[in-house]
Amino acid sequence: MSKGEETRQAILARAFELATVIGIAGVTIGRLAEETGLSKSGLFAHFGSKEALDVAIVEEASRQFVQSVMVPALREPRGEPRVRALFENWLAWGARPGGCFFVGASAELDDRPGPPRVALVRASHDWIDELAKAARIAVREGHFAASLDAEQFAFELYGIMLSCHQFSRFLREPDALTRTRTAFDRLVAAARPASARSR
Amino acid sequence: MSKGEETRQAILARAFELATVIGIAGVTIGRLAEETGLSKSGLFAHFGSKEALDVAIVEEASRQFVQSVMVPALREPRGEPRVRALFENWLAWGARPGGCFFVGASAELDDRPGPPRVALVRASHDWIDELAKAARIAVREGHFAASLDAEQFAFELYGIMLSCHQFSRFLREPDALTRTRTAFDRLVAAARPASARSR
DNA sequence: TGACAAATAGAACGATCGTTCTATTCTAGG
DNA sequence: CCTAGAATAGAACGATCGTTCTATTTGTCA
Repeated sequence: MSKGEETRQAILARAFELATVIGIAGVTIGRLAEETGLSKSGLFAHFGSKEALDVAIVEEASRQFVQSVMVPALREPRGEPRVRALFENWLAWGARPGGCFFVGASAELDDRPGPPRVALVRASHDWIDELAKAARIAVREGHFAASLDAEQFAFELYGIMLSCHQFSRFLREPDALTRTRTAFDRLVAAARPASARSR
Repeated sequence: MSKGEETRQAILARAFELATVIGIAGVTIGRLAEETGLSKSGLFAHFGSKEALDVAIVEEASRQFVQSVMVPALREPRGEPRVRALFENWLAWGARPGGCFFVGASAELDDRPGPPRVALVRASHDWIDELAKAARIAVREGHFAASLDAEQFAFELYGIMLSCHQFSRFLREPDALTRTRTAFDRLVAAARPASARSR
């Protein structure tokens, strides 16, 4: 990795952390330069525009998300265990300072068209598709009922995650995590075949 | 209402619309002055600081929310019909340009302490309490099971709303509304007494 | 090691931010 | 109708935004 790429990567690592906490718009060229010990223009040269920096931040976030949430889950057994791993890994991801990058960024970009939004939509879609896919596999494994609508399952699971984020980060509700796990267990239980619906 | 209050109210009405679409931070003194036909300083004098304006925007949003979502629902019969009315009124509220003010504002303020955040947390809490209260009444009316955890119900309902917002506004998923209603129906069905759990 | 390119710094730009000042216009009550 | 005070305008402030320019330093490779 050349010197330039190395610096760029270091910038993005810090930019992603910052964006998670104070939002993408809060990651200012000046502030980021200060935090990385570079000059404004020196940092700027790595990206060419604020918009390109925003896109790079989203891509860095996606990279880290895949690395720390998706990949480890794919090592779990197919079916319900993998669904549960995706869920648990997401909880851990959302427990970092600033919460889940994507939740914050979505709200920030949802009425701001342009390349950063496109990149973020793609990442969100990938995540939801992954959830639905995991549910479909669980159906195939016999863990979930054949009649399950996997997309609907992903929709509702996503809602539980959003509610978790809202209750813990914004409302600072102490039992947010308990409520979240309860909701998840209810969702999974309802997804199981009638014969296995114990709880 | 004096001239000053009249102007202030007109400013806030526009400020709230704007904040819903471009976020609270996007509602700049200059921009708001331009849109209302006032000078920057003339407008500024009504609030004294940007932070005070932010608080006023949140309060205006709360006022309108109560007026157009809560109040009409309280005219519906107690129990499940009222729960459904709260839900449907919220859907209509979230269908305005910019979506639901509170969803956007929460993400914006969740890591920015201060009076605006406090005002927003209070409003969100009121809303969630209202949902839980409606669920408790439904239990008392016999529409929902006596074993229902009303707070958990509110938590999950809130999640469905958040997911709806995300899928329709951000992901532009065409069938977001259908998924939302399906999720709601599932939630309500699970809340009913075992004897009435038809669907 | 020398040379060329890549990487970074520094200064300056116009624009816009929130805010403060003073001056002017308007409105309402005696 | 007159006047005191409320309401608004206008100009200016320092700060910071993204961006552009020209130097200067640094790394890389023949």
